[in-house]
Amino acid sequence: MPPVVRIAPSPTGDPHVGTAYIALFNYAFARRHGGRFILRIEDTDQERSSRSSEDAIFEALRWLGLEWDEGPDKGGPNGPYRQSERLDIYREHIDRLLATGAAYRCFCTRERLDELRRAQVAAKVEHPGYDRHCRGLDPAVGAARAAAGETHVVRLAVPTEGDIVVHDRLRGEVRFGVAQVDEQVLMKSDGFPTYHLANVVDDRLMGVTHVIRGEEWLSSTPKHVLLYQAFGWEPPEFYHLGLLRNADRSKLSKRKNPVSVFYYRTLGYLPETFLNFLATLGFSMQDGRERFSLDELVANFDLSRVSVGGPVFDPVKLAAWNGEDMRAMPVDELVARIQRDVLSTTRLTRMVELSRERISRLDDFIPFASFFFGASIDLRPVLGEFALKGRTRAEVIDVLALFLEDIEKDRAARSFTKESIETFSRGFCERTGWKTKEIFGLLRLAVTGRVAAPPLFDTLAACGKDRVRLRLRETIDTLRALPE
RNA sequence: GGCCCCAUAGUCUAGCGGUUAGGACGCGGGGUUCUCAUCCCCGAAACCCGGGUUCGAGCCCCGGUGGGGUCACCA
Repeated sequence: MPPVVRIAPSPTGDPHVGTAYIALFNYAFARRHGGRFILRIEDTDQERSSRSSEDAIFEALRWLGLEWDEGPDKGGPNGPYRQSERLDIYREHIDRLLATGAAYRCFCTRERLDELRRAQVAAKVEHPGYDRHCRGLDPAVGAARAAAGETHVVRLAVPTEGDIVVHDRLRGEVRFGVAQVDEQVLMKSDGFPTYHLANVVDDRLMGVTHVIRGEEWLSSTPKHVLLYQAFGWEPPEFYHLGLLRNADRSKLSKRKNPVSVFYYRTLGYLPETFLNFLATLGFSMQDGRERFSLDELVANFDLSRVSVGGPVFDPVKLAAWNGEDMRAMPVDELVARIQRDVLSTTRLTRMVELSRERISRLDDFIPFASFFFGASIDLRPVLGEFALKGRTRAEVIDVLALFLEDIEKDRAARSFTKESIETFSRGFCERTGWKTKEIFGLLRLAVTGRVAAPPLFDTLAACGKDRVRLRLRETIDTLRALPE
């Protein structure tokens, strides 16, 4: 029977390199064995999910050439592929669990749970978690209270003794004592399922045979195993891959590395090289060759040759390979790629509009517009400009760091249009009490490396979110590294 | 901190009881070149520690150490 695999990202923020990494292995496995690769959107967090970041996931995966067989945008026999559109299905399954006692209603208030957690943390209990307060509740009473409209959640009833064994095909038997498995919420008070429930139900209903995902999920897999048991289902095969790491070996994070797939596209990495690089982080070819195409990967893919240690994502090696591949390309094709990705008419038009008033010869355009391109810029000529009257260097560093952090959280600013950046930036100045002149000046310096440039917000938008973010981060690092 | 996972050069990896421990990025040196880059050649650089098992352990077992993940009405 051909395998069925899936990638199940949640549409929050930018499309993550880690998602691409996991998608790649799922894709390769499905293609290698003539199976199906499903894209399912896990948007059960109403707070954080957005349609724009869902679109970004599609775009990122397609840029890499990891096309799926079934998904929200193209349908398929197992739809809908958006969890927010499958609420009835989860409701039905929750009822089944409720009926058999595998789950129970919980009416505890947020306050009680907060208090409970606080007490547990203070007492340093071994296994903090829900105290099963509502577990003893008569199901009939629970049902009546729910019917009367009382807010509640539904929790998983975990056995009180024994071990839960997870069979991981990459790691062997992994055993969890029942005491470490929390009585997780399966259905939230807003009627949405949590990841655990939705994930198990969907994988089953969609016929998923192999769950290939990140190691971060390993410790919640016993809950999933319990759910499969409760439904009387055979669990799929589990493969937990090591997580991509920063240079300091912590989990890859945007504080320390560009993690948006779009960053790599913006800066002109070749998608095929990027994919090749990701593949070698967790997989090695039988014959030892490490430069290969997606098709070659598919032809040789073997899950048993996937490594489980969390690899450090080394941008230097990626860049070296990218250069190699650019040199190996026929020059016509290189030119075509540059015209398409770097100097498209759309982008060129925008940059020319922003530059024309400031240049007097056609040929001036290229040197003038240099800050629209590339990654780092040379800050040395303007380093002195970062010294603001009445502000210490530490204050300048902190305010830039705060700006970077806050703009990330701002929902509207995520679109990174001229307007949204301006609105955010003005609000930022009001909140922090910094003058717009100060903040706008710092941003201009950090991103363009100049004291004079086209209108700031147009410029930031034209440079793009990922480039701006990178330059702000590098400015902060540069200022920090400066001698007293 | 509890639980779980992981452990070959700085980094990514090969190895699957007997190898001069292989490759790649990076680094050093040399050659080609007006410069730089490319390209080619050469080199330095690793089996975390301690116990076992075995005629023999990077490979198997146990312990330690180190790193990571996870402990939400987020995924």
